[in-house]
Amino acid sequence: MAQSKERTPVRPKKRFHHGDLREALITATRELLIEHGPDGFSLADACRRAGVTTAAPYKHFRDKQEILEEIVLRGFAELTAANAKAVAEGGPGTIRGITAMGISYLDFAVGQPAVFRLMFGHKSELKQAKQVDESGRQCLKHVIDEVASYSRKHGHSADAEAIALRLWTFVHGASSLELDGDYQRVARGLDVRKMIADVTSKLLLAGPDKRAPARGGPR
Amino acid sequence: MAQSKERTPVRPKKRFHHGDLREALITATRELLIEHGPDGFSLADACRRAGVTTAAPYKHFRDKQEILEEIVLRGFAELTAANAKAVAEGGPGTIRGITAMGISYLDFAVGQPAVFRLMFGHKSELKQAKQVDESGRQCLKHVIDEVASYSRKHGHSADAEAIALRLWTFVHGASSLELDGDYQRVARGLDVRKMIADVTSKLLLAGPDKRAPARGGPR
DNA sequence: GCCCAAAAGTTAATAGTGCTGACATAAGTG
DNA sequence: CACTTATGTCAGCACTATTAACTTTTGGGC
Repeated sequence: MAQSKERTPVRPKKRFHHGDLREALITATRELLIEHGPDGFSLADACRRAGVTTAAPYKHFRDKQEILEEIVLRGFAELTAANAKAVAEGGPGTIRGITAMGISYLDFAVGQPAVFRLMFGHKSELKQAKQVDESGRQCLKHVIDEVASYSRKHGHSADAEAIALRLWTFVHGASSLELDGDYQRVARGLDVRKMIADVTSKLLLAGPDKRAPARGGPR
Repeated sequence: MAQSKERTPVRPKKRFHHGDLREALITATRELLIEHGPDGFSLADACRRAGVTTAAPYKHFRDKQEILEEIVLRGFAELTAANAKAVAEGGPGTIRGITAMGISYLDFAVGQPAVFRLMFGHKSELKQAKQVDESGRQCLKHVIDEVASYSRKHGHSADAEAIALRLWTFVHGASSLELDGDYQRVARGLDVRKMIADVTSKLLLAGPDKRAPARGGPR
């Protein structure tokens, strides 16, 4: 949109009309999420950080949840972009590229644990469920496309979607366990990135089920 | 109708010394977690349900967190027991048994989402970290033992712990995504149990790394 | 410029939360 | 019985989310 920031100094001083409170609140909330986790966060804190009273946010958001949803949406966009970049650098349609994408997923989760948890957490109170769903779908689509690309290149007519779902599942599990510190308390020396690389290869190379016992439900 | 003046209904009546408030609070909290998720729960609600004032819990727990930790501990015990039962029924040291264990894990997660999230969620504010750690370790130990048993039986000297970690990771990922409804928004018809069974076989049969591919160091 | 409506803040108030300290009462023991 | 201890209540504090009513900026039309 149009930007209208002409005479703004370095930081908006006491201007009584904070210029862009919406953005300020979002970034403040994000910072607090990083600092105190998804629970230790309070809207009032974000207000203080942005230099406004606790009633101010309600001119920009319906309620607290709506701020979080905005952050979730941006999180999905960011994750999708990071994945795309990783696969582009690692080599599209290659094991390396797909592995890089998985590790990018992990890095995002570890880098922004609170946002990651919000993105995949409690969706019971969503008001923009549709947008969030679409973001998530978009995010997974890249994985599927890459796997399909790889499969096509290597001849075996694997069900790309099924394999992509397995990869996603594994990488998501690894990210969750790593970010929650669960590996550290049961397997201290684990190299998660290597594990992701190994299993990605294995799941891709294994291809479709060689010994699939009577696949019941056709999609 | 012939209940004399002591018309005690289901609950021990107003005895001013609630007999076993500790347990009552734990079960009330658990119910609320199931009903409203890990966030929509409030200690005051649990008090109301147990029929006491909001100050009463502090005679039994240091703070809110301590109740939740108790629930986490019991959750781990329950999960471990369920896994043990599943593997015993499915056949110890067999693919079937190990698969059954994974599905049992999933069932627990789906059956008690809020408890599951607490168990593997934010551990930043733990006061009994040691006990919780030990519970988690115990829980994973069974998986490792089973995999080791399977490996021994089938001759290949695989690193049981590494394989067990992979299985755990995958099953945990599947459980998380299923319980958070993430599969439903990107892969509606997915049969998660079948996927777990397939991948469990694959990861077990593949054995140790035959080749260490593409570890080119993703930095 | 002036006027006015809308946008974007503020103050003040409500209801609900976790938690604490001071008190009250039940239960168990000498 | 008296006395101690466990286990409740009550009143109150600090904090949150949210709303209602008011005030200040802002920007557009005259």
